[in-house]
Amino acid sequence: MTAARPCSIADALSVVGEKYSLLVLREVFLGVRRFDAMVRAVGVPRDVLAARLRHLIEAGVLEKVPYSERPPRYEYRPTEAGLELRGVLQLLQRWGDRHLADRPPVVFEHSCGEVLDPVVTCRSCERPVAPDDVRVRSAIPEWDAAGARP
Amino acid sequence: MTAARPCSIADALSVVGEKYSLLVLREVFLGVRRFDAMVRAVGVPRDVLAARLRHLIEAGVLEKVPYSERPPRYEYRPTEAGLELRGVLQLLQRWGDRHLADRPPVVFEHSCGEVLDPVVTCRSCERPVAPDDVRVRSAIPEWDAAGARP
DNA sequence: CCAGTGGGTTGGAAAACTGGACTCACTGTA
DNA sequence: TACAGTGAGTCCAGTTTTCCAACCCACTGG
Repeated sequence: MTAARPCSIADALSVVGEKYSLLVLREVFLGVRRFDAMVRAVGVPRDVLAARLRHLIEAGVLEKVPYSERPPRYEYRPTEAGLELRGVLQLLQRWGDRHLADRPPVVFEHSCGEVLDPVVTCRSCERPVAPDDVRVRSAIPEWDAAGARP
Repeated sequence: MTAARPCSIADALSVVGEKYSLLVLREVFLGVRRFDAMVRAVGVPRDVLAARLRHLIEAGVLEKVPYSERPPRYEYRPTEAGLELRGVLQLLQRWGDRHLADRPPVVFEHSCGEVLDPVVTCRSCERPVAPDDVRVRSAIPEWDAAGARP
């Protein structure tokens, strides 16, 4: 990779962008927190899962909590930072449901009692953010849209 | 992959979960829509970019639009479906800014005039969706949280 | 004692990624 | 006319990752 645009999206993806990482997180949010159960639910090779869990723990997204001393057994729980990724999964799911699925989606219910239909809104004005409702304010000058490199 | 949980998140990731795909989308949203500019901004190998663009077009996320006849030149634009992925990137960026970045983030401005701080809300009640504000309503029975497989 | 479970590690083949060189079709400059 | 440059790729050899099955260890329950 030769000097790409510096960007927190890229940084975030270096944590959760590897294959299976977000699916592991999905399982954690669904309550599946043990190694073997994850292997089955995600369909991930065991060695890859072990690597992903290590990486996610190291990045502070999950934590490994013992639930049995003898034999030593652990479960994987989301940290505060991990929980904040839930919105990403909710949006991905909505997108998949709308544009790809040909199958009854898994439906989530919000605490308000209705089926959850997640929308991104602006914290300030509390209105939905439409796709073209945003402008770049403080970009790094050399990395403007022209794609020119310093 | 041996029979994983059926899920639109996984489906969505099979479209945008490959390495670089979301970064290509980031560029498209920033207005970088041509091959060479993407190579520079994303830092992706040229053949990989070519493959990703093909895949994203095929999946209906981008479209290839000619902007010059002679010589033939194309640019890549988001479709309606593609635009709907913008929220995912906004949340990933927010997450990266909060948890990883040690660098001044690229700031976006919402059309309301304030700096964009994206929050996921429930379309019905219009209130923010907290990490544990949701319950599964209609899961596929065999794929409950226990992770047992049929 | 024996099968089963949870949580891994190991090894080799297959697939994906990497960086660079190369092509082709033009354009703009001298 | 020649020549450098650009845009959009393709091709290739070498390196990493992934994949998958098999194996290991510690323990439990019958």
